[in-house]
Amino acid sequence: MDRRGRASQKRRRLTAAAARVLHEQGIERTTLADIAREADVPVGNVYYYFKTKDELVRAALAEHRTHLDELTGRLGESPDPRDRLKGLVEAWVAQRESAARHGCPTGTLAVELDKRTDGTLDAEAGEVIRRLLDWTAAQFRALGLPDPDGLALTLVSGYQGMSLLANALRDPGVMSREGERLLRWLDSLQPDEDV
Amino acid sequence: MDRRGRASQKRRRLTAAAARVLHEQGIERTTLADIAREADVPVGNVYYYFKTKDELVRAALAEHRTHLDELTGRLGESPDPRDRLKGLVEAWVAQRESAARHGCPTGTLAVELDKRTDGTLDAEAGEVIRRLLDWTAAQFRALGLPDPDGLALTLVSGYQGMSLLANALRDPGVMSREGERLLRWLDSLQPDEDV
Amino acid sequence: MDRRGRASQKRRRLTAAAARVLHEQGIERTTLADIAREADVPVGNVYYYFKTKDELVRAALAEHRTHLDELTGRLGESPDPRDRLKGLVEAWVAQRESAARHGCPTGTLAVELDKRTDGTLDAEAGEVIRRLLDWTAAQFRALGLPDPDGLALTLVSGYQGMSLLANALRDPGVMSREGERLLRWLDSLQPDEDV
Amino acid sequence: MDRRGRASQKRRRLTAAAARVLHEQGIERTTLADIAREADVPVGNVYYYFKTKDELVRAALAEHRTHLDELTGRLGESPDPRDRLKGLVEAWVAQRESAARHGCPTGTLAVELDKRTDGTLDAEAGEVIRRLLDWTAAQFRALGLPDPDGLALTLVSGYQGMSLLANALRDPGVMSREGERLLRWLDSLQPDEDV
DNA sequence: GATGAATGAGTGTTCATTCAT
DNA sequence: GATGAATGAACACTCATTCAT
Repeated sequence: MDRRGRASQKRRRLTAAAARVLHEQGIERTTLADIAREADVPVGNVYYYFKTKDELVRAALAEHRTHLDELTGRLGESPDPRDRLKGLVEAWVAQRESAARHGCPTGTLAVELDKRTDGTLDAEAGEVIRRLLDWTAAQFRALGLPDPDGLALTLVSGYQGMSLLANALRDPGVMSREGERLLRWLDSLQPDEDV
Repeated sequence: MDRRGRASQKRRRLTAAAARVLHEQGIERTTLADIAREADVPVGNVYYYFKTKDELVRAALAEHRTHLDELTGRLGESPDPRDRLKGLVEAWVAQRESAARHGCPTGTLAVELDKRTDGTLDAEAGEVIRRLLDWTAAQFRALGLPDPDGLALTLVSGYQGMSLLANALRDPGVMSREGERLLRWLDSLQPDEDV
Repeated sequence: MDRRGRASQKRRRLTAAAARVLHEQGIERTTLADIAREADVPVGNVYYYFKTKDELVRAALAEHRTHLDELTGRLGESPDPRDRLKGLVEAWVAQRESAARHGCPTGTLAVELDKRTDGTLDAEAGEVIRRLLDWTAAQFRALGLPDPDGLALTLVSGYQGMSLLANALRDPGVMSREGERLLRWLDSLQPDEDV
Repeated sequence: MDRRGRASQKRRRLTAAAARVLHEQGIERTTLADIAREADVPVGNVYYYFKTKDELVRAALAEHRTHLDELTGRLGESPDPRDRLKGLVEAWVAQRESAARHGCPTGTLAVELDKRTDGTLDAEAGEVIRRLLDWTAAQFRALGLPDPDGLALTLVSGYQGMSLLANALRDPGVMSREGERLLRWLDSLQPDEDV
């Protein structure tokens, strides 16, 4: 592999390590050395790829956004929007162990970033969540349901709530139980009907 | 006021300041000096009342638990358990501005504490949440509804989810919209009926 | 000695050490550890007295300003303004060894600070020099000489020039030779005469 | 252009950039990347031409020495040594804006280098200044004036002093005023007369 | 020769915690 | 009990220099 390839590979390794470690340990408790070690990159070299720790956080968020896009991309192959939404919920439940241990990656990053007063970064996690809201609303709209934005809010709020509870109670079962409820709720929705 | 009184007053000031500042800035971004300043107590004196920063976090959590107990105490004056639950939701919505800016105090503390690997403290936020779950489940049980624990999980999960979204999107309207939905949901619940 | 006394003594030790070390090694080549060691103060403790390195530089400049004020104070005891100015020149020459090794403290700090683009600090060395100019001009004025400000500029410029040359050539003799010239020049000045 | 030519062109670009940037920002505040960027040369490539940062400083000093030689060369075309010296002063005054912003290139480099304890480089700025002194003394000698070395010292010291003051006070007017004085002084000098 | 990438020692700064009075 | 002061172990970040191709 040539220099270029190796370089961007390192960048990718760092991004992946950042996404993982920041999710597990949180932003403030993660040192650059942690990420560097995880990516098997010398500390001093990190700064060749990312000028500040914040840029690494940004990269981690972008990584999570990419994961989201990949997921919605796969779900989009299903012809029925309702199946897509149910697939989304099933994907959430499938990650219940991770959720119980570390919460939703984007949600917990959002919580930490919202504690900041500086600025630049503190809205970026919200962006990823909004992207999820938008995709979800589009499915509800395709189903011909009234107030698709409100329904999306309810679904994503349900996800964040169950992730946080599963995490706080350290109980992946929360994800299963609430996931089941959401699936039943999705099945119950009919056009021309209220939520 | 005697020395004892003055001393416990300082303790109370510190506890209140910790609850407030830790909610607003998060644990990791809050220094002991921040809390001491807010409580108008000299930094060096903090350690007379709290041996470590973690003890201050513990005290802040106890403060939030007390707030919760006061709230459920007030709600308990209502004879109808359904009214109590609706009163709970209304209390959440009433704090929508605070939620949009800083999230749910206990929920965000739980997120931060769960990033820890040390131990002692990381389950304590979960305790407060479990206390809320227990009280909520008791009301559902009093209503004669099936699976009161599951219903409690759904209600509290709904609260945590809408708080996190309101915070991440910086939009208190999320609290109003989802709060309305939860009220309607509470009204719709009938014994012998499924969720 | 009580706490207060010891504390301000440390502050004074740090200020004196900063003035000395910054003069000898320059700002950029001096680490906080250098100053701390010289003052016999633990590094971490420095920040109790000075929040940033720049504040230490500021303190060092204030120290040099104080030295200047003490010198002009002593010179002011002489009744004849011309004697005061000659005393100033003699004081400069008396420090020829230091000047040859490290230059004029204020002048060399000014040179370093002027390389900065940040701002706050970069004019403060100029202030000290202006203070010297003002005092010098006052003496020329008291002598009834025309253009006292211009004469002051010439005298102080002569000082800075001979200090820089003595330093660059590592030759204290430059101070003696040019000092002699300045003394003769001061003697030659008569009211109603041009320079 | 062949490889040799391209190579030395890069070397020249680097040297010129070093002279400029080191004058403007000082040695310690200038990174190799700064110089490389200014010269439009990749950072890694710098080391092909200059083994260390110190060698770049050396090259910058040599550049300034060349500038000096070019200036004295041009001035040498004038038949009258006094005119040569007056031309020198006029050249200084012509650069008053640069002097007010960044001081005399050689003088400020000398100040920075004299703060060093390592050695090799710290006398080289003095060499350039001595070269100026030598040329100046030669002109005074050609005029048949007594103590030409002393007169040279006075003239160059005047230059360094007024440059430093102009820089510290950020006032190019200092250069004009003191330049005028030096011109008058040069005009006043007569063989067999004292300074 | 040329160059993007790698490296690690060093620097200013923060902060929880302890100490002396 | 109270408190200003002390302490040292981090941490983010910089940069001259080297390396591999």
